Amino acid sequence: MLDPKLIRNDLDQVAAQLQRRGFVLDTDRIERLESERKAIQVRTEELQAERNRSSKAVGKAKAAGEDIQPLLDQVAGLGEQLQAAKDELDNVQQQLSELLLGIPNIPHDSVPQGDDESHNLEVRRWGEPRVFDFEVRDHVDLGAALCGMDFDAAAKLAGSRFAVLRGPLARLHRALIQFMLDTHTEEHGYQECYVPYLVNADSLLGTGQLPKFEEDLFATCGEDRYYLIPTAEVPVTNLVRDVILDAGQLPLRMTAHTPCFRSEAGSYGKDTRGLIRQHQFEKVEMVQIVRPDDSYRALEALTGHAEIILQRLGLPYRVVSLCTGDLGFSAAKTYDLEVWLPGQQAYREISSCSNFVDFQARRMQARFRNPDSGKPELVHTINGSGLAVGRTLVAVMENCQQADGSISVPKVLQVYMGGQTSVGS
RNA sequence: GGAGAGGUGCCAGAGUGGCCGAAUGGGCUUGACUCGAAAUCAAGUGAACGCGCGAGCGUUCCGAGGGUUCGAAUCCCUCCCUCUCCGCCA
Repeated sequence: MLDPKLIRNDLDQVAAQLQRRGFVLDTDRIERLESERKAIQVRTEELQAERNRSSKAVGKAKAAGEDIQPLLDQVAGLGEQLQAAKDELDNVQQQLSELLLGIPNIPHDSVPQGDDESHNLEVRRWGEPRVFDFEVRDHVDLGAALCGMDFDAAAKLAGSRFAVLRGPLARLHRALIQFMLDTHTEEHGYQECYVPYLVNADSLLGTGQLPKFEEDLFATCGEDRYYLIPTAEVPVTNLVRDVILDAGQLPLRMTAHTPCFRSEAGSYGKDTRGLIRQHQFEKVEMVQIVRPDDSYRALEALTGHAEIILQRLGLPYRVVSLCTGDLGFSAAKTYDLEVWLPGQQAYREISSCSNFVDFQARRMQARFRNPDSGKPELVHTINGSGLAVGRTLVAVMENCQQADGSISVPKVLQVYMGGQTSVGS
Protein backbone atom coordinates (compact mmCIF):
# COMPACT_ATOMS: atom_id res chain seq x y z
CA MET A 1 0.00 0.00 0.00
CA LEU A 2 1.20 3.46 -0.79
CA ASP A 3 1.28 6.18 1.83
CA PRO A 4 -2.20 7.73 1.94
CA LYS A 5 -0.61 11.06 2.84
CA LEU A 6 1.55 10.92 -0.26
CA ILE A 7 -1.50 10.19 -2.37
CA ARG A 8 -3.38 13.05 -0.76
CA ASN A 9 -0.61 15.61 -1.07
CA ASP A 10 1.07 14.60 -4.33
CA LEU A 11 -1.70 12.93 -6.25
CA ASP A 12 -0.54 13.97 -9.70
CA GLN A 13 3.04 13.02 -8.96
CA VAL A 14 1.94 9.58 -7.76
CA ALA A 15 -0.26 9.14 -10.81
CA ALA A 16 2.65 10.01 -13.10
CA GLN A 17 4.93 7.51 -11.42
CA LEU A 18 2.31 4.78 -11.63
CA GLN A 19 1.78 5.65 -15.27
CA ARG A 20 5.34 4.40 -15.80
CA ARG A 21 4.21 0.88 -15.08
CA GLY A 22 1.04 1.25 -17.10
CA PHE A 23 -1.29 1.74 -14.16
CA VAL A 24 -3.93 4.40 -14.56
CA LEU A 25 -4.82 6.00 -11.25
CA ASP A 26 -8.37 7.28 -11.00
CA THR A 27 -7.39 10.64 -9.55
CA ASP A 28 -10.87 12.16 -9.88
CA ARG A 29 -12.41 9.41 -7.83
CA ILE A 30 -9.69 9.65 -5.20
CA GLU A 31 -10.07 13.40 -4.89
CA ARG A 32 -13.82 13.09 -4.60
CA LEU A 33 -13.69 10.33 -1.98
CA GLU A 34 -10.95 12.11 -0.09
CA SER A 35 -12.85 15.37 0.24
CA GLU A 36 -15.97 13.45 1.24
CA ARG A 37 -13.97 11.56 3.81
CA LYS A 38 -12.58 14.72 5.30
CA ALA A 39 -15.96 16.41 5.70
CA ILE A 40 -17.68 13.34 7.08
CA GLN A 41 -14.86 12.47 9.43
CA VAL A 42 -14.79 15.95 10.94
CA ARG A 43 -18.55 15.89 11.41
CA THR A 44 -18.51 12.44 12.93
CA GLU A 45 -15.79 13.32 15.38
CA GLU A 46 -17.60 16.47 16.40
CA LEU A 47 -20.71 14.46 17.12
CA GLN A 48 -18.67 11.97 19.11
CA ALA A 49 -17.08 14.76 21.11
CA GLU A 50 -20.51 16.16 21.85
CA ARG A 51 -21.79 12.79 22.95
CA ASN A 52 -18.80 12.34 25.24
CA ARG A 53 -19.40 15.75 26.81
CA SER A 54 -23.10 15.09 27.33
CA SER A 55 -22.53 11.68 28.82
CA LYS A 56 -20.07 13.09 31.29
CA ALA A 57 -22.58 15.76 32.25
CA VAL A 58 -25.21 13.09 32.85
CA GLY A 59 -22.81 11.16 35.01
CA LYS A 60 -21.97 14.21 37.08
CA ALA A 61 -25.59 15.24 37.48
CA LYS A 62 -26.52 11.75 38.55
CA ALA A 63 -23.73 11.61 41.08
CA ALA A 64 -24.89 14.96 42.47
CA GLY A 65 -28.40 13.57 42.77
CA GLU A 66 -29.87 16.03 40.28
CA ASP A 67 -32.65 15.33 37.86
CA ILE A 68 -31.01 14.04 34.67
CA GLN A 69 -34.13 13.98 32.53
CA PRO A 70 -33.56 17.44 30.97
CA LEU A 71 -30.05 16.39 29.94
CA LEU A 72 -31.35 13.18 28.44
CA ASP A 73 -33.94 15.10 26.45
CA GLN A 74 -31.19 17.34 25.20
CA VAL A 75 -29.18 14.47 23.72
CA ALA A 76 -32.12 12.53 22.36
CA GLY A 77 -31.55 12.08 18.65
CA LEU A 78 -27.82 12.56 18.95
CA GLY A 79 -27.32 8.84 18.81
CA GLU A 80 -29.15 8.53 15.52
CA GLN A 81 -27.24 11.40 13.96
CA LEU A 82 -24.00 9.89 15.12
CA GLN A 83 -24.88 6.46 13.81
CA ALA A 84 -25.78 7.92 10.42
CA ALA A 85 -22.53 9.85 10.26
CA LYS A 86 -20.55 6.77 11.28
CA ASP A 87 -22.21 4.65 8.62
CA GLU A 88 -21.43 7.25 6.02
CA LEU A 89 -17.82 7.46 7.16
CA ASP A 90 -17.41 3.68 7.16
CA ASN A 91 -18.76 3.58 3.66
CA VAL A 92 -16.34 6.18 2.32
CA GLN A 93 -13.40 4.72 4.17
CA GLN A 94 -14.24 1.28 2.89
CA GLN A 95 -14.25 2.56 -0.67
CA LEU A 96 -10.99 4.42 -0.15
CA SER A 97 -9.27 1.47 1.43
CA GLU A 98 -10.37 -0.89 -1.34
CA LEU A 99 -9.05 1.55 -3.87
CA LEU A 100 -5.78 2.00 -2.00
CA LEU A 101 -5.24 -1.75 -1.60
CA GLY A 102 -5.55 -2.12 -5.36
CA ILE A 103 -2.85 0.41 -6.24
CA PRO A 104 0.53 -1.16 -7.10
CA ASN A 105 3.86 0.03 -5.77
CA ILE A 106 5.74 2.92 -7.35
CA PRO A 107 8.77 1.76 -9.36
CA HIS A 108 12.17 2.92 -8.14
CA ASP A 109 13.93 5.52 -10.29
CA SER A 110 16.50 2.95 -11.37
CA VAL A 111 13.87 0.65 -12.88
CA PRO A 112 14.04 0.68 -16.68
CA GLN A 113 11.01 1.96 -18.53
CA GLY A 114 9.10 -0.59 -20.62
CA ASP A 115 5.77 -2.22 -21.38
CA ASP A 116 6.62 -5.89 -21.03
CA GLU A 117 9.42 -8.39 -20.49
CA SER A 118 11.02 -7.57 -23.83
CA HIS A 119 12.14 -4.30 -22.25
CA ASN A 120 13.80 -5.88 -19.24
CA LEU A 121 17.41 -4.84 -18.84
CA GLU A 122 20.18 -7.42 -18.66
CA VAL A 123 22.50 -6.31 -15.88
CA ARG A 124 25.19 -9.00 -16.02
CA ARG A 125 25.95 -12.54 -17.10
CA TRP A 126 27.84 -15.29 -15.34
CA GLY A 127 29.22 -18.46 -16.91
CA GLU A 128 29.38 -19.71 -20.46
CA PRO A 129 26.71 -22.04 -21.78
CA ARG A 130 28.41 -25.38 -22.27
CA VAL A 131 29.07 -26.60 -25.80
CA PHE A 132 27.83 -30.17 -26.19
CA ASP A 133 29.40 -32.69 -28.54
CA PHE A 134 26.20 -34.72 -28.58
CA GLU A 135 22.57 -33.92 -29.00
CA VAL A 136 21.26 -32.35 -25.81
CA ARG A 137 18.10 -33.68 -24.25
CA ASP A 138 15.74 -31.70 -22.10
CA HIS A 139 15.02 -32.65 -18.50
CA VAL A 140 11.82 -34.50 -19.40
CA ASP A 141 13.64 -36.92 -21.67
CA LEU A 142 16.52 -37.24 -19.26
CA GLY A 143 14.14 -37.84 -16.38
CA ALA A 144 12.18 -40.46 -18.28
CA ALA A 145 15.35 -42.28 -19.25
CA LEU A 146 16.40 -42.37 -15.62
CA CYS A 147 12.92 -43.57 -14.62
CA GLY A 148 13.04 -40.80 -12.03
CA MET A 149 10.51 -38.28 -13.28
CA ASP A 150 6.97 -39.42 -13.85
CA PHE A 151 4.28 -37.02 -15.02
CA ASP A 152 1.75 -39.72 -15.89
CA ALA A 153 1.79 -41.04 -12.36
CA ALA A 154 1.36 -37.51 -11.02
CA ALA A 155 -1.55 -36.92 -13.37
CA LYS A 156 -3.22 -40.03 -12.01
CA LEU A 157 -2.66 -38.92 -8.42
CA ALA A 158 -3.58 -35.29 -8.83
CA GLY A 159 -3.85 -33.94 -12.37
CA SER A 160 -1.81 -31.95 -14.79
CA ARG A 161 1.05 -29.74 -13.63
CA PHE A 162 2.26 -32.15 -10.97
CA ALA A 163 5.27 -34.43 -10.93
CA VAL A 164 6.52 -37.54 -9.18
CA LEU A 165 10.26 -37.88 -8.61
CA ARG A 166 11.87 -41.16 -7.71
CA GLY A 167 15.23 -42.52 -6.75
CA PRO A 168 18.34 -40.46 -7.45
CA LEU A 169 16.37 -37.55 -8.88
CA ALA A 170 14.26 -37.31 -5.74
CA ARG A 171 17.46 -37.36 -3.75
CA LEU A 172 19.13 -34.79 -5.96
CA HIS A 173 16.08 -32.61 -5.45
CA ARG A 174 16.46 -32.94 -1.69
CA ALA A 175 20.21 -32.38 -1.93
CA LEU A 176 19.59 -29.04 -3.60
CA ILE A 177 17.37 -27.94 -0.73
CA GLN A 178 19.97 -28.96 1.84
CA PHE A 179 22.73 -27.22 -0.04
CA MET A 180 20.77 -23.98 -0.39
CA LEU A 181 19.67 -23.86 3.25
CA ASP A 182 23.13 -24.69 4.53
CA THR A 183 24.72 -22.02 2.38
CA HIS A 184 22.30 -19.30 3.42
CA THR A 185 22.36 -20.14 7.10
CA GLU A 186 26.08 -20.85 7.45
CA GLU A 187 27.51 -18.26 5.07
CA HIS A 188 24.94 -15.54 4.50
CA GLY A 189 23.62 -15.05 8.00
CA TYR A 190 20.03 -16.16 7.53
CA GLN A 191 18.06 -17.85 10.26
CA GLU A 192 16.29 -20.98 9.12
CA CYS A 193 12.54 -20.92 9.74
CA TYR A 194 9.86 -23.55 9.61
CA VAL A 195 6.49 -21.98 8.90
CA PRO A 196 2.85 -22.87 8.16
CA TYR A 197 2.02 -23.78 4.58
CA LEU A 198 -1.57 -22.74 5.11
CA VAL A 199 -2.15 -19.12 6.02
CA ASN A 200 -5.07 -16.80 6.66
CA ALA A 201 -6.29 -13.98 4.44
CA ASP A 202 -4.66 -11.30 6.60
CA SER A 203 -1.22 -12.68 5.82
CA LEU A 204 -1.89 -12.63 2.09
CA LEU A 205 -3.25 -9.12 2.36
CA GLY A 206 -0.05 -8.13 4.14
CA THR A 207 2.28 -9.26 1.38
CA GLY A 208 -0.03 -8.10 -1.40
CA GLN A 209 -1.41 -11.32 -2.92
CA LEU A 210 -4.87 -10.33 -1.72
CA PRO A 211 -7.29 -8.83 -2.48
CA LYS A 212 -6.31 -8.58 -6.13
CA PHE A 213 -4.87 -11.97 -7.00
CA GLU A 214 -7.10 -14.49 -5.29
CA GLU A 215 -7.52 -16.50 -8.50
CA ASP A 216 -3.80 -17.40 -8.37
CA LEU A 217 -4.22 -19.12 -5.02
CA PHE A 218 -5.49 -22.44 -3.76
CA ALA A 219 -7.78 -22.27 -0.76
CA THR A 220 -9.27 -24.83 1.59
CA CYS A 221 -13.01 -25.25 1.49
CA GLY A 222 -13.72 -25.98 5.16
CA GLU A 223 -15.38 -23.57 7.53
CA ASP A 224 -12.01 -22.05 8.37
CA ARG A 225 -10.74 -20.65 5.11
CA TYR A 226 -7.03 -21.15 4.69
CA TYR A 227 -4.90 -20.46 1.67
CA LEU A 228 -2.00 -22.62 0.51
CA ILE A 229 1.06 -20.44 0.39
CA PRO A 230 2.19 -19.46 -3.14
CA THR A 231 5.63 -18.69 -1.71
CA ALA A 232 7.34 -18.73 1.69
CA GLU A 233 7.50 -14.96 1.35
CA VAL A 234 3.97 -14.89 2.77
CA PRO A 235 4.44 -16.67 6.10
CA VAL A 236 8.01 -15.53 6.65
CA THR A 237 7.46 -11.83 5.93
CA ASN A 238 4.27 -11.83 7.98
CA LEU A 239 6.26 -12.88 11.02
CA VAL A 240 6.79 -9.16 11.58
CA ARG A 241 3.18 -8.18 10.96
CA ASP A 242 1.85 -5.94 13.75
CA VAL A 243 5.25 -5.89 15.40
CA ILE A 244 7.37 -2.94 16.48
CA LEU A 245 10.96 -4.19 16.32
CA ASP A 246 13.92 -2.78 18.20
CA ALA A 247 16.34 -1.04 15.88
CA GLY A 248 19.01 -3.40 17.18
CA GLN A 249 17.14 -6.42 15.80
CA LEU A 250 17.55 -5.16 12.24
CA PRO A 251 18.41 -6.39 9.76
CA LEU A 252 16.42 -9.59 10.11
CA ARG A 253 17.50 -12.31 7.70
CA MET A 254 15.32 -15.38 7.46
CA THR A 255 15.24 -18.32 5.13
CA ALA A 256 12.75 -21.13 4.76
CA HIS A 257 12.26 -24.12 2.58
CA THR A 258 8.61 -24.66 1.76
CA PRO A 259 6.43 -26.08 -0.93
CA CYS A 260 4.61 -23.45 -2.96
CA PHE A 261 1.18 -23.81 -4.46
CA ARG A 262 -0.06 -21.83 -7.41
CA SER A 263 -3.21 -22.25 -9.44
CA GLU A 264 -1.48 -20.95 -12.57
CA ALA A 265 -4.79 -19.56 -13.72
CA GLY A 266 -4.31 -17.90 -17.07
CA SER A 267 -1.20 -19.85 -17.99
CA TYR A 268 -2.97 -22.45 -20.14
CA GLY A 269 -0.67 -23.74 -22.82
CA LYS A 270 2.37 -22.15 -21.21
CA ASP A 271 5.24 -24.44 -20.17
CA THR A 272 3.00 -27.47 -20.28
CA ARG A 273 5.99 -29.76 -20.72
CA GLY A 274 8.09 -30.77 -17.77
CA LEU A 275 8.83 -29.41 -14.37
CA ILE A 276 9.01 -25.71 -15.20
CA ARG A 277 5.50 -24.65 -14.25
CA GLN A 278 3.77 -26.76 -11.61
CA HIS A 279 0.92 -26.34 -9.20
CA GLN A 280 3.26 -27.50 -6.46
CA PHE A 281 6.98 -26.87 -6.24
CA GLU A 282 9.67 -26.43 -3.61
CA LYS A 283 11.48 -23.23 -3.00
CA VAL A 284 14.10 -21.94 -0.60
CA GLU A 285 13.18 -18.36 0.12
CA MET A 286 15.25 -15.55 1.62
CA VAL A 287 13.55 -12.68 3.40
CA GLN A 288 15.15 -9.58 4.89
CA ILE A 289 13.55 -7.01 7.15
CA VAL A 290 15.70 -3.88 7.12
CA ARG A 291 15.87 -0.22 7.99
CA PRO A 292 14.55 1.98 5.20
CA ASP A 293 17.93 3.48 4.34
CA ASP A 294 19.40 0.00 3.95
CA SER A 295 16.95 -1.62 1.61
CA TYR A 296 18.54 -1.11 -1.78
CA ARG A 297 21.89 -2.25 -0.48
CA ALA A 298 20.15 -5.26 1.02
CA LEU A 299 18.50 -6.05 -2.32
CA GLU A 300 21.89 -6.17 -4.01
CA ALA A 301 23.24 -8.39 -1.23
CA LEU A 302 20.28 -10.74 -1.31
CA THR A 303 20.47 -11.04 -5.08
CA GLY A 304 24.13 -11.93 -4.62
CA HIS A 305 23.18 -14.64 -2.14
CA ALA A 306 20.94 -16.24 -4.74
CA GLU A 307 23.66 -15.90 -7.39
CA ILE A 308 26.17 -17.73 -5.19
CA ILE A 309 23.98 -20.82 -5.34
CA LEU A 310 23.99 -20.79 -9.13
CA GLN A 311 27.71 -20.14 -9.25
CA ARG A 312 28.54 -23.00 -6.88
CA LEU A 313 26.40 -25.30 -8.98
CA GLY A 314 28.22 -24.08 -12.07
CA LEU A 315 25.03 -22.99 -13.78
CA PRO A 316 25.32 -20.12 -16.28
CA TYR A 317 22.85 -17.36 -15.65
CA ARG A 318 22.09 -13.74 -16.24
CA VAL A 319 20.66 -11.05 -14.02
CA VAL A 320 17.80 -9.02 -15.42
CA SER A 321 16.32 -5.84 -14.00
CA LEU A 322 12.58 -6.02 -14.60
CA CYS A 323 11.19 -3.05 -16.46
CA THR A 324 8.32 -0.98 -15.11
CA GLY A 325 5.73 -2.92 -17.11
CA ASP A 326 6.94 -6.34 -15.91
CA LEU A 327 7.28 -5.44 -12.25
CA GLY A 328 5.13 -7.34 -9.77
CA PHE A 329 2.30 -5.58 -7.97
CA SER A 330 4.09 -5.03 -4.66
CA ALA A 331 7.66 -4.54 -5.86
CA ALA A 332 9.52 -1.26 -6.26
CA LYS A 333 12.42 -3.02 -7.95
CA THR A 334 13.07 -6.60 -9.00
CA TYR A 335 16.04 -8.55 -10.30
CA ASP A 336 15.23 -11.83 -11.97
CA LEU A 337 17.91 -14.47 -12.12
CA GLU A 338 17.61 -16.46 -15.31
CA VAL A 339 19.44 -19.75 -15.63
CA TRP A 340 20.62 -21.19 -18.93
CA LEU A 341 18.59 -24.24 -20.00
CA PRO A 342 20.29 -26.16 -22.82
CA GLY A 343 17.06 -28.06 -23.47
CA GLN A 344 15.32 -24.82 -24.34
CA GLN A 345 18.36 -22.91 -25.57
CA ALA A 346 17.12 -20.06 -23.41
CA TYR A 347 17.59 -18.28 -20.10
CA ARG A 348 14.67 -19.03 -17.80
CA GLU A 349 13.67 -17.41 -14.52
CA ILE A 350 14.92 -19.30 -11.48
CA SER A 351 14.81 -16.57 -8.88
CA SER A 352 13.13 -13.26 -8.37
CA CYS A 353 14.60 -10.79 -5.88
CA SER A 354 12.58 -7.74 -4.95
CA ASN A 355 12.63 -4.70 -2.76
CA PHE A 356 9.12 -3.80 -1.64
CA VAL A 357 10.29 -0.79 0.33
CA ASP A 358 7.49 0.12 2.77
CA PHE A 359 4.66 -1.24 0.59
CA GLN A 360 4.23 -4.55 2.40
CA ALA A 361 5.30 -3.06 5.72
CA ARG A 362 2.46 -0.56 5.59
CA ARG A 363 -0.08 -3.28 4.85
CA MET A 364 1.36 -5.38 7.66
CA GLN A 365 2.03 -2.54 10.10
CA ALA A 366 5.57 -3.87 10.42
CA ARG A 367 7.65 -1.22 12.15
CA PHE A 368 10.80 -0.57 14.11
CA ARG A 369 11.47 2.04 16.73
CA ASN A 370 13.81 4.59 15.24
CA PRO A 371 16.25 5.57 17.99
CA ASP A 372 16.70 9.01 16.41
CA SER A 373 13.04 9.97 16.61
CA GLY A 374 11.94 7.49 19.27
CA LYS A 375 8.95 6.83 17.02
CA PRO A 376 7.84 3.66 15.26
CA GLU A 377 8.59 3.78 11.55
CA LEU A 378 7.81 1.32 8.79
CA VAL A 379 10.53 -1.19 7.95
CA HIS A 380 11.42 -2.19 4.42
CA THR A 381 10.96 -5.75 3.22
CA ILE A 382 13.05 -7.63 0.67
CA ASN A 383 12.82 -11.15 -0.55
CA GLY A 384 14.07 -13.49 -3.20
CA SER A 385 14.15 -17.12 -4.17
CA GLY A 386 17.36 -18.80 -3.31
CA LEU A 387 16.35 -20.74 -5.39
CA ALA A 388 13.30 -22.33 -6.95
CA VAL A 389 14.23 -25.95 -6.36
CA GLY A 390 12.32 -27.64 -9.18
CA ARG A 391 13.77 -25.34 -11.78
CA THR A 392 17.22 -25.74 -10.28
CA LEU A 393 16.87 -29.49 -10.66
CA VAL A 394 15.92 -28.94 -14.28
CA ALA A 395 18.96 -26.71 -14.77
CA VAL A 396 21.33 -29.19 -13.14
CA MET A 397 19.98 -32.08 -15.19
CA GLU A 398 20.17 -30.25 -18.49
CA ASN A 399 23.51 -28.53 -17.91
CA CYS A 400 25.24 -31.52 -16.34
CA GLN A 401 23.96 -34.22 -18.67
CA GLN A 402 26.35 -36.71 -20.22
CA ALA A 403 26.24 -38.37 -23.61
CA ASP A 404 24.92 -41.57 -22.01
CA GLY A 405 22.02 -39.77 -20.37
CA SER A 406 23.50 -39.74 -16.90
CA ILE A 407 23.84 -36.60 -14.84
CA SER A 408 27.11 -35.59 -13.27
CA VAL A 409 26.52 -34.35 -9.75
CA PRO A 410 27.91 -30.86 -9.06
CA LYS A 411 30.72 -31.00 -6.55
CA VAL A 412 28.86 -29.04 -3.87
CA LEU A 413 25.98 -31.51 -3.93
CA GLN A 414 28.04 -34.67 -3.69
CA VAL A 415 28.24 -34.50 0.09
CA TYR A 416 24.44 -34.59 0.15
CA MET A 417 24.38 -37.48 -2.35
CA GLY A 418 26.39 -39.91 -0.31
CA GLY A 419 29.48 -39.09 -2.33
CA GLN A 420 27.98 -40.00 -5.70
CA THR A 421 29.62 -38.11 -8.58
CA SER A 422 26.95 -38.95 -11.08
CA VAL A 423 23.49 -40.43 -11.20
CA GLY A 424 22.01 -42.72 -13.78
CA SER A 425 25.26 -44.12 -15.08
C1' G B 1 -13.74 -34.25 20.43
C1' G B 2 -15.34 -33.46 26.08
C1' A B 3 -14.73 -30.31 30.75
C1' G B 4 -12.86 -25.91 32.84
C1' A B 5 -10.00 -21.11 33.15
C1' G B 6 -8.55 -16.88 30.77
C1' G B 7 -7.28 -12.85 26.93
C1' U B 8 -6.15 -5.26 29.88
C1' G B 9 -0.08 -0.86 28.36
C1' C B 10 7.12 -3.27 27.39
C1' C B 11 6.03 -7.09 31.53
C1' A B 12 3.22 -8.50 35.91
C1' G B 13 -1.47 -7.22 37.54
C1' A B 14 -6.03 -4.23 39.46
C1' G B 15 -10.45 -2.47 37.58
C1' U B 16 -17.23 -5.61 36.95
C1' G B 17 -21.72 0.78 33.96
C1' G B 18 -19.82 7.28 34.56
C1' C B 19 -13.61 12.57 35.44
C1' C B 20 -10.45 5.01 33.25
C1' G B 21 -6.06 5.60 28.15
C1' A B 22 -6.76 2.84 32.40
C1' A B 23 -4.65 1.92 39.88
C1' U B 24 -0.28 -0.43 41.75
C1' G B 25 4.42 -2.83 41.10
C1' G B 26 8.44 -3.92 37.82
C1' G B 27 11.14 -2.35 33.58
C1' C B 28 12.97 1.66 30.68
C1' U B 29 14.46 7.13 30.02
C1' U B 30 15.98 11.68 32.26
C1' G B 31 17.38 14.43 36.55
C1' A B 32 19.16 14.71 41.82
C1' C B 33 22.63 12.32 45.22
C1' U B 34 27.80 9.79 44.23
C1' C B 35 34.76 9.98 42.46
C1' G B 36 31.73 6.11 39.98
C1' A B 37 28.16 2.32 40.81
C1' A B 38 24.34 0.39 43.91
C1' A B 39 20.53 2.03 46.94
C1' U B 40 17.26 6.16 47.46
C1' C B 41 14.31 10.35 45.74
C1' A B 42 11.79 13.16 41.66
C1' A B 43 9.81 13.49 36.83
C1' G B 44 8.67 11.14 32.37
C1' U B 45 7.35 6.69 29.55
C1' G B 46 1.44 3.43 24.20
C1' A B 47 -0.41 3.45 19.15
C1' A B 48 -3.34 5.11 15.04
C1' C B 49 -6.06 9.00 12.91
C1' G B 50 -8.37 13.98 11.96
C1' C B 51 -8.34 19.45 12.14
C1' G B 52 -4.71 23.50 12.56
C1' C B 53 1.03 27.47 9.94
C1' G B 54 1.68 26.60 15.07
C1' A B 55 0.99 26.28 20.36
C1' G B 56 -2.76 23.00 20.46
C1' C B 57 -7.63 20.73 20.10
C1' G B 58 -10.37 16.45 19.04
C1' U B 59 -11.47 11.15 17.77
C1' U B 60 -10.51 5.89 18.15
C1' C B 61 -8.17 1.63 20.45
C1' C B 62 -8.53 -2.82 27.13
C1' G B 63 -8.43 -10.37 21.68
C1' A B 64 -12.08 -9.40 16.95
C1' G B 65 -16.96 -8.13 15.39
C1' G B 66 -21.98 -6.97 16.62
C1' G B 67 -25.73 -5.38 20.46
C1' U B 68 -27.88 -2.86 25.04
C1' U B 69 -27.22 2.30 27.14
C1' C B 70 -27.22 9.31 27.51
C1' G B 71 -22.50 6.68 28.65
C1' A B 72 -19.12 0.06 27.95
C1' A B 73 -12.48 -2.39 29.66
C1' U B 74 -16.90 -3.34 32.66
C1' C B 75 -23.57 -6.04 30.75
C1' C B 76 -25.46 -9.39 26.37
C1' C B 77 -24.46 -12.26 21.65
C1' U B 78 -21.10 -14.39 17.94
C1' C B 79 -16.25 -15.55 16.61
C1' C B 80 -10.80 -16.05 17.30
C1' C B 81 -6.74 -17.24 20.35
C1' U B 82 -4.10 -19.08 24.85
C1' C B 83 -3.72 -22.26 29.14
C1' U B 84 -5.15 -26.76 32.33
C1' C B 85 -7.37 -31.70 32.62
C1' C B 86 -9.48 -36.02 29.88
C1' G B 87 -9.81 -38.62 25.20
C1' C B 88 -7.59 -39.37 20.38
C1' C B 89 -3.40 -38.89 17.29
C1' A B 90 1.87 -38.09 13.35
